[in-house]
Amino acid sequence: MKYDHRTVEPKWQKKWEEAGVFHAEQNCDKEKFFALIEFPYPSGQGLHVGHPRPYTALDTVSRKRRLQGYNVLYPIGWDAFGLPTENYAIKNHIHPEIVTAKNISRFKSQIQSLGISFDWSREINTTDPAYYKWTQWIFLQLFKHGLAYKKEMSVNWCTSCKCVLANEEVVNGVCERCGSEVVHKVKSQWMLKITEYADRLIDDLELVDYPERVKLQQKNWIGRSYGAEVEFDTSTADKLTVYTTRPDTLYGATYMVISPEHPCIEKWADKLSNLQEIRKYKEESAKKSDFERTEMNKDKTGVKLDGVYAINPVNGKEIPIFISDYVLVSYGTGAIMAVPAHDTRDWEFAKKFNLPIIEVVKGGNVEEEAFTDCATGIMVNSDILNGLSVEEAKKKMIAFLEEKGIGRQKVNYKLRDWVFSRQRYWGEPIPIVKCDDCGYVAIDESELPLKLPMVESYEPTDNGESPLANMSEWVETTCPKCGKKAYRETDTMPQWAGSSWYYLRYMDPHNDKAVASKEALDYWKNVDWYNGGMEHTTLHLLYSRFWHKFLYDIGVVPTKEPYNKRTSHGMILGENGEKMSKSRGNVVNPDDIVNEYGADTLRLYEMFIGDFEKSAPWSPSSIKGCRRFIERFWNLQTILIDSNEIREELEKEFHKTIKKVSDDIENIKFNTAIASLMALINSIYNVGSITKKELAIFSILLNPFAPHVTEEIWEICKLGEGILASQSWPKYDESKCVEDMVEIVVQINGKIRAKMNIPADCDQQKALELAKSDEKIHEAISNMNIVKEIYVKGKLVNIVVKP
RNA sequence: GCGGGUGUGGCGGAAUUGGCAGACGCGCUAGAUUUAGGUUCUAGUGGGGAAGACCGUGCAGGUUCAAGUCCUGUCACCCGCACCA
Repeated sequence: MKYDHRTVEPKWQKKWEEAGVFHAEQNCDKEKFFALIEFPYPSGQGLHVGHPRPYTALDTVSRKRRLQGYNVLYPIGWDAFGLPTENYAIKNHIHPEIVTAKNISRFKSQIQSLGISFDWSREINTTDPAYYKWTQWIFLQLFKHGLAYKKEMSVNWCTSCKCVLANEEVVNGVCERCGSEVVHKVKSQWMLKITEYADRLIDDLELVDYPERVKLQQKNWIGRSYGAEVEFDTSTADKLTVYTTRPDTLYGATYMVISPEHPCIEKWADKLSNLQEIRKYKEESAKKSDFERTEMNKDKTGVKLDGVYAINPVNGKEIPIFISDYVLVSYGTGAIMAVPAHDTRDWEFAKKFNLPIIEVVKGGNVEEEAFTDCATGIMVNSDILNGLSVEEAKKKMIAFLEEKGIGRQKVNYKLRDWVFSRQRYWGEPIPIVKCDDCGYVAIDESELPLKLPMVESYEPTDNGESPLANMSEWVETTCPKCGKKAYRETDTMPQWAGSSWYYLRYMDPHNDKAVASKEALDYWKNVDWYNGGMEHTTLHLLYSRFWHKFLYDIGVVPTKEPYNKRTSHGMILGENGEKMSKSRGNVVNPDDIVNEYGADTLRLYEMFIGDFEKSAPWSPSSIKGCRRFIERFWNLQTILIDSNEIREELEKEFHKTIKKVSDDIENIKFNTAIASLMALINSIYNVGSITKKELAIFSILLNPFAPHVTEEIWEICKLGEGILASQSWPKYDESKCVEDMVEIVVQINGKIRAKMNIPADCDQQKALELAKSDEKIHEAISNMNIVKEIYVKGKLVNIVVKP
């Protein structure tokens, strides 16, 4: 009676689908549970065994929650716009729409073979005009509220993709996707004002249950800092404004540095005696990529501006001004006051250019290195600040500057606005037209979706325009405002657009009047549990929090945050411990595993492989253990006895296992939940038989991990009315989870000398008495002085003795 | 450089608040069944040792009756950020 997964698994997948058992109810009195996985990008390669790990994890949670009576929404869809599809389309001269459809159908059949309880009736696809109508609609709302704007700016340009990249998409100076060189290019780009939400994106992290490392990474990425802006008079008519987090050190500012791109340089051109040298430096730093700049960050370079100087506002001293590429034009004001005694970078620069170093915070040796500690230092050489702590001095200096009208408190962020346009075909068209008279004008909402036109060629153009630019009959239109001839925006949206709100669409996926109905939004509210990769922390996760907050502000959604709880899975690595990839040749295809061992085995193994949040290498031999376990479960039917009770010898272990599995699933400890089920089955085989009642409970507990085999056992052993998926999760009795008798250890001076069985609630006196009656213990303590006696209930007795 | 994380058998990994280190699984050894292999079952399996006390959680100290867990120092690896003033 061998278990044949090849017939059992498809049988149940069909039954579930036909009965619609995993369809979320739309209006319902039950408590809701919305579980979400990051919807996949349907690539041409198909799935590898890494994909099912998060799907299975939340499937396990979802199946358990359904058995516990929740109305569960566990949906899936396709994040299908994007470059790989477009590149494939270009190479093979197939329309990306066709490529996408083909990839989706492959992904879908692969995922369906795993028996994940997705609600397929809510499947969405970001490239479907009925879907991207609402992506465009949200963009229009952003535009109407002044949060989408066009700006001429220096952008990251991928030389191979011929496309603009967001800062987040540039990794080590190269394109995150293709690895090619990224250079700066000045282009007019659509931008989204995510910076307007910087404070709330930090502060509202208080409201959500995310791993600490995710919160921290987002906070660091947004990079909020508190400081002051200070105006410095110069020998010219202009003032130089700097941003500093250390206004307390103003007396130690011995020079200033402005970035090579700072506008003052050209403005002061006629005053600069070494203009040639300065311009040469400017050119050189412009040529450097970001990567080169940071590569050389050890060695400071710069040029003094001869002919101009600045004046330190607190002591009236004349100080020199330099340009150097260690000052970034894009942060703060593009200019700094340099305090070499208390800033490492300024210190290095001052040493190299022989500039004075004035100690204003006592506590270090500023001749040896910059003293940057804010917590312990005391102010010196600072006139009005002398004797104060750094924190006191900061406050006093800001008050002083504000009083004099030459400075003010200021908060700064590392976060930049989001570069939103791409010069590509396979993305949502931006629903804006440009009119010579009216400027950028939103198209009327009734014209949404603005569909992508069919084009002959999707090749990006060398001049940096989108392929859509060549489609004159599509581009040429009339201005919605004045009716004159106007031109459509030819850039498209980035891949992050469709995924910034997709979870909302699942609540009401077929609605053509709104993102989702008000009733659906009020019922489902937001995602209860969202699992996804750490790599999306500062991209997708941050972007979608931003959109959600905007939608909240304009009254579309009723919650401040999109995701209540976030967890992150570790990667499944190749057998060799390296990341799975085609080029490394270590990819394992789930189809092969499903075919050989079955979906239940694959699911079980992926959950058993180790700590869910850590990566783990794939092991072809370990997976056999999971198949063995499935078979041991299957063979329980051969020792089944017709009784409807839990027998005493197994009762405690059953209750403990129910508790363990229930808790572990909620705490993403799937591996130990499975281990406890394995331990229980070992006990059952030791007893030699199993009752119907026991098998029913075991089947339900195992069902979230191995749904097919448990349904089959439920049916053939006639364990209850209806299918297993419609049963109830078992409850445990806390009082039955504790043993009456426990084995405790007896230690002498912390070393184990004996073990004994005593009642669990035994008191100290009795326990010590029992311990001392042990022959070995008695011997060990005779002729010794007892110094101390320790008894830990249920654990141990320790007797400390001295000769 | 800064921030976060991880180091436990041959391997993947367990270990509530400090309280029997190594659960569970893989692998391995022996035996049984099968009289080819595989499957299945039973027993064993951190190290050393005949046995014992003994030694063992990256390394070195410390606190404690008791440390994988707490403290100090140190090394290695992984991830993120990277001149953010």
